[in-house]
Amino acid sequence: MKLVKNTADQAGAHIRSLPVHEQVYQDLRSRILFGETAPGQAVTIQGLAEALGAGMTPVREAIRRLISDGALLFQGNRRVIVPTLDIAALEQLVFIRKSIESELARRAARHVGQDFVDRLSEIDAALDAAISQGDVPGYLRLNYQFHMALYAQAQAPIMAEQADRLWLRFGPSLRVVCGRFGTQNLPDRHKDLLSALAAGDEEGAAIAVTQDVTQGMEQIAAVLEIKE
Amino acid sequence: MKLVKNTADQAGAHIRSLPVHEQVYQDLRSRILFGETAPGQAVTIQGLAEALGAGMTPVREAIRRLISDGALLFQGNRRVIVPTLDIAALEQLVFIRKSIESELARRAARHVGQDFVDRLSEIDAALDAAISQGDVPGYLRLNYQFHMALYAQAQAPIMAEQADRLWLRFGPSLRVVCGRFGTQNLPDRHKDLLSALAAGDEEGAAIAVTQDVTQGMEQIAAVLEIKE
DNA sequence: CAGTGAAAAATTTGATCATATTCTGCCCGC
DNA sequence: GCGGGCAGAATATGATCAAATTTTTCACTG
Repeated sequence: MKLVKNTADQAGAHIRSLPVHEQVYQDLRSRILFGETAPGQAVTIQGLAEALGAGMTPVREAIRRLISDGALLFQGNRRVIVPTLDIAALEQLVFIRKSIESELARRAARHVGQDFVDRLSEIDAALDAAISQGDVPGYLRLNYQFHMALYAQAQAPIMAEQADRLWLRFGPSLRVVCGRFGTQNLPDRHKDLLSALAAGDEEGAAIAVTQDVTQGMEQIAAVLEIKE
Repeated sequence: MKLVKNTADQAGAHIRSLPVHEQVYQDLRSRILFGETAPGQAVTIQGLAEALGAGMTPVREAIRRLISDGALLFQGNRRVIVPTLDIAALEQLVFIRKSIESELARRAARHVGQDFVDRLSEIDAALDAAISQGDVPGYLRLNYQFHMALYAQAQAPIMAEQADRLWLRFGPSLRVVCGRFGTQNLPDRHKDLLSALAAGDEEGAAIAVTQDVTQGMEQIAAVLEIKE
């Protein structure tokens, strides 16, 4: 007898069962985003299909999407790896992030409400807790969540998607940063940002985000310098 | 019947036999880029596989990449269409293009040589010829080629790729613009750009590109206003 | 005799397809 | 208008073929 496809099998929740290729994509995506993959690591279709218990076609699709996102790199021959960041790449990422994310902050400040500031503060509090507990995965996820929540508020989906995609490029290097510095020395400009938002200060928000981006990228740059 | 399999191209060997999924991707990409697809048009896997004489898997992969590029839109159900631009989307594209492409121009100006200015002038001359002959496809291709050549010169592959991707989003609207205005009223700032580049004037190049972008996008905006 | 290097076999992995299954939207009878 | 098929399209699998890498073999030189 055939098993019914395990759709929405989680405890009665009516969660729309996502297509396999989408699940694989999300899975890989978050692994890359939160530093669970090492730069330079090879990615094989059949290996992933085996590991995830999926067929080759959905895995292949997920990989193609990630390549298009810049999260994976298709080498001339037909090998796929997690790309290694170099200084030149990082410098470009810094420029683009500053341009887009500062504008997103500006626009978010234009649409803030008290409920939004509260929600963001909540995430930031959880983030601080994760830092003080040395919870690296928690820190990474919450930091990402903080920024994405901000960008969603900007009412500019194309710009937000663009910014989102950039995070995939430095994700794999974050593990290295945290391995090097730990969580204690991870300063951010979230407090500045929150007060600017609460005051509806567009430029203040833009400056806070720019500084936050600069700080984060400088830490990655520091690690890159060491390795070369 | 259909000859898809180029098993071993004996005689030639010049032609690099690209994978089918890559061919399909390039094909679809240029159709979208040069306005050969109408906004809102549906894209079906089986339809394309039939039309191109390819299997479903490569077509599927190409479509996923294009979706990730923002060139196609995956609607919640499993329909894929060519997205329709609205004013809000266009406004975001303008901002991002201005930020990134002006910086690319700045960096290109930093690396110019006489040979590069000559090559760009050549493309621009061909472009003018296409305009005066009313050759719309030629105009679109040469204009794209002009900008991509400039961005390649900037030695900033990530930023260039980012800019490249954005073109896919307004490509489908270009046909409408040309249908509306013809080729005669397609002014550009390429001459300004060329003199700035020849003089090594970074800011001049940045300004020229910014104005070029503004002009092009305003024409699209004008068409969008009419349709709404 | 040991070590080097290249050629060939073996293995791993990617690319493609044909086919089976599942889902969506639509149409028809009630 | 509404619910149950029905057609068609998307999703997913495994088989098969091709390409690239790795390993093995083996002849040749120092």
